[in-house]
Amino acid sequence: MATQTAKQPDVTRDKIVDAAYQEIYWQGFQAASLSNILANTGLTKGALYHHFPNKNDLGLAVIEEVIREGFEVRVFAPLRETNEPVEALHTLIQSKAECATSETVKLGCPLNNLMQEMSPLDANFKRRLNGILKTWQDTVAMALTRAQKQGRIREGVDCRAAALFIVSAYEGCIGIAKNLQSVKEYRLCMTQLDGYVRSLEAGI
Amino acid sequence: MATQTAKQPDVTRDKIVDAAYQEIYWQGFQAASLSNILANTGLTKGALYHHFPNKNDLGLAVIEEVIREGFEVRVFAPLRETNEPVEALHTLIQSKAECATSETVKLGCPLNNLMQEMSPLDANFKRRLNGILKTWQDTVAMALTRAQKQGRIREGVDCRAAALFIVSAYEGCIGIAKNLQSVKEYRLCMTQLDGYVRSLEAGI
DNA sequence: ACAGATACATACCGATTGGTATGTACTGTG
DNA sequence: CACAGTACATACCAATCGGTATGTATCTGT
Repeated sequence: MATQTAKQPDVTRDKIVDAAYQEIYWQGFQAASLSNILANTGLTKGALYHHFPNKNDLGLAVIEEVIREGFEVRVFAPLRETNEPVEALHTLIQSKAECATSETVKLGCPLNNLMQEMSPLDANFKRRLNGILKTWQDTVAMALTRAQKQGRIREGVDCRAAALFIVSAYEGCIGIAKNLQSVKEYRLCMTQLDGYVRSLEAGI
Repeated sequence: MATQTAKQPDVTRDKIVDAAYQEIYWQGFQAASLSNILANTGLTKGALYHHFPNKNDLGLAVIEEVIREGFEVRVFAPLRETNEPVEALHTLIQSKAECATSETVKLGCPLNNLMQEMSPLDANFKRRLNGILKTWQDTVAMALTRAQKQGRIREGVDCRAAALFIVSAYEGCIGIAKNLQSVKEYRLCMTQLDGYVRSLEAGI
């Protein structure tokens, strides 16, 4: 029987990872306090250092199990599985703009936050974050290429370069909106990005 | 006469601000160590806390006296003073791409770095950084508006929205390049931004 | 030349950090 | 049911942080 005090190590581990994600999202990785994370879980350092050798590895686990997983479900899969890639791209941009809350705009993109903070400082962080970014860029590039073969994207468009710019501009939009802390400006900026994608399309 | 040990308080202050800028540029504000800053100047805490009441005010001085000043000279002034705003915009984007070094790409944009880190955490930082960002956006918007009156930018273009997107995309480009740590990808991305600006122009 | 203010240097402080050593309760297995 | 390994809790550590109190040159106005 599973009592309140029954030990469920994987559940405990997930609780730590989730709490760490929140703390890192709000404070950044370096400023993230292990004490705060543990306080929010009701656990102690014994639990933390049983599941993770150090703070860095906890951060890497957050990247793989929360951030990468989130992108996989909400961004990569929709773009890969559709057979109307142009519409999927527009839908993704527009839904991101519409679903934006004050918290989204205040805290920005968890991936971009960690990249900006940690990529120059730690090679392991850089490698993992780079992997997600590359996957993102590749996914958008392949969506554009498929659309190009359908005749929906103009012949002259360099799909990889366009994908790089779309990802960059997206992160730029949310980054600027994070400073302005304005949902309105964020949506205005994303509308411009949507317009850029439309400018790549053929025969309008 | 000015001996080696002559006291030049404004020189000392500038040395502290410059060293603080470097430390903050490399480590971020929160991770920036006052001990490191002082070690790089040869001064001690007595000097620091004589010129600044606390670490926050030192950071604000860096923003005003180094970052804002840098933007003023290298970005705002050229855009304001020219009477060929479209060319000035292209020149600015292209020169940024060409002049990029491995350090530029590794550490990114000092303004964006501080915005991403500090805007959600501290209202004073947010206000100052916001001021620079607004000035930037306004300057680009006015350049576009002037070009529009010259007939160089299409009638339908919303110059303020386009300016917001240009600034956002620029920060996005350098932010992504910072993660990729690749001058090549940075230039490719900036070329796309240059193409976006060209897409706003009339009668091609 | 003297006095007060300015410009620093030195030494120290409490708080917080990531990390460790040790102790204990629970759990799956033979 | 006993035993061993797992899953934590508790208590503690050195290092570093931003900040302060105090002491001492140097400069400046008179």
